[in-house]
Amino acid sequence: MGTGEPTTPQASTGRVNQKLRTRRAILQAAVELMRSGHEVTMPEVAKAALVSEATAYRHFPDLVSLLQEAMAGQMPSPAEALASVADSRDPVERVAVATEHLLRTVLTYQGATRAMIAGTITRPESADARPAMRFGLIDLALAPLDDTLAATDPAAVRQLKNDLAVVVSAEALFALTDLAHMDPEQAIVSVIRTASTLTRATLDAAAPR
Amino acid sequence: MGTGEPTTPQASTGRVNQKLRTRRAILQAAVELMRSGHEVTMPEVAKAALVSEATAYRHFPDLVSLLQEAMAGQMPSPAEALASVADSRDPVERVAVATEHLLRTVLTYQGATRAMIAGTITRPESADARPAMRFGLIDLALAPLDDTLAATDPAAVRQLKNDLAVVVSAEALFALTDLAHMDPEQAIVSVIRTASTLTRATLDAAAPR
DNA sequence: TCTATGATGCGAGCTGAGTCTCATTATTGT
DNA sequence: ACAATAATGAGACTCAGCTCGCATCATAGA
Repeated sequence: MGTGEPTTPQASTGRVNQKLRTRRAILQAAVELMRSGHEVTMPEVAKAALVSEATAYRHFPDLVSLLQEAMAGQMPSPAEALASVADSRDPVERVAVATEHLLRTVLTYQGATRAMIAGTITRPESADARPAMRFGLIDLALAPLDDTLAATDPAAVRQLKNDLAVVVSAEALFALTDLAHMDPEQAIVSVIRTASTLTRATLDAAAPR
Repeated sequence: MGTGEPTTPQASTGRVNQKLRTRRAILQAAVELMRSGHEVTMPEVAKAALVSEATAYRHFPDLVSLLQEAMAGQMPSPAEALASVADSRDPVERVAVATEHLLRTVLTYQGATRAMIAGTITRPESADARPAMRFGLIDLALAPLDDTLAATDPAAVRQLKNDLAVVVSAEALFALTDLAHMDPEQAIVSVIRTASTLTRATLDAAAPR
């Protein structure tokens, strides 16, 4: 760089296309491995993408980032996930749908999700590359509260979001399946109940019958 | 073996003392590393215990088992943990104390706890070597319900235990600190609230006012 | 005291996460 | 077409989790 802008209308520096192609190949390989149930490791992804491991690391700082981006690409937006309750203004119903959606996604990409948790739990710093899902869903599910409860008792809504951040999670699902030995379907039902209970409790506290 | 019982009153085979000594040395080294905040790895523990890494693995099948046993040895029993509310029959209060106790312990042994989670999350099979804490505390905290709610609505109590299994956990704490960027004290307060809300909601559902 | 055997130590090896360096390519502007 | 340079590939290296085999040493029991 330095002498002047490139003639091409494209992005600034150098070899953008090649870079993009490689990046996509890696992501796609990761996605395919994830969906096929395989456990996703850098060596495997690199091999599948016909790329050297070093190159994979050049595009993604670590496995977690790769997995995160790969999953993000597969996931519907919170809005799409909550499409079925787009018209509902009942937080309990919306939270239930959001929870089920999150948990089923986790179940589908269980291997990758476990790898992500394992990776981020030992390095809290790198955990920033991850939150999206949970919080996006929770916020949208609780959107109806914005001009109601949130106006009268913002602290209650904040606490509810914290409650749900704990419950609407892969960790919750795995706690029940791995530690309590529940089968996945039971576990999903249970977590949905928990999330509903919390949401309803908050509403009831605000408007006791 | 086979010709007859050994003359000594001690346990059956071979070199029991030496084995015990070594085992203890390893455990103690692990405990000290844990408490000093260091991250606990097999090489480190072995070095500190003046034992070869191979020997450490001879006594403990894997790092997780070692950590689990080391922590278990340091932890007060559920009864001791709930001593301050031994006389209370209020589930909400008892759950709150149990939750705080669990979370503070997790915070104290944060490094080891994170390592345990990372290790068990990728191998659900080996997760059995771990549950004790959470479930023991929850059961004891909810003991007052045994001859009340549990008699009239056992399903409600079962669900509550599932609710709490998700919330009264290291994972819950780390979700708030790592993902929601709360500081540990805030996070503890929040999780206690969540656990209280769930417990109270269950009680209220049983005896609506 | 002597010995059979169990407990250890040592070191090689394998896998995956990551990092680094250096030699090759491939791309792109001229 | 060609040169400048960015992107790759190859391979070495560190670290931790784990497994194995083999040599050694200590201990219990006769």
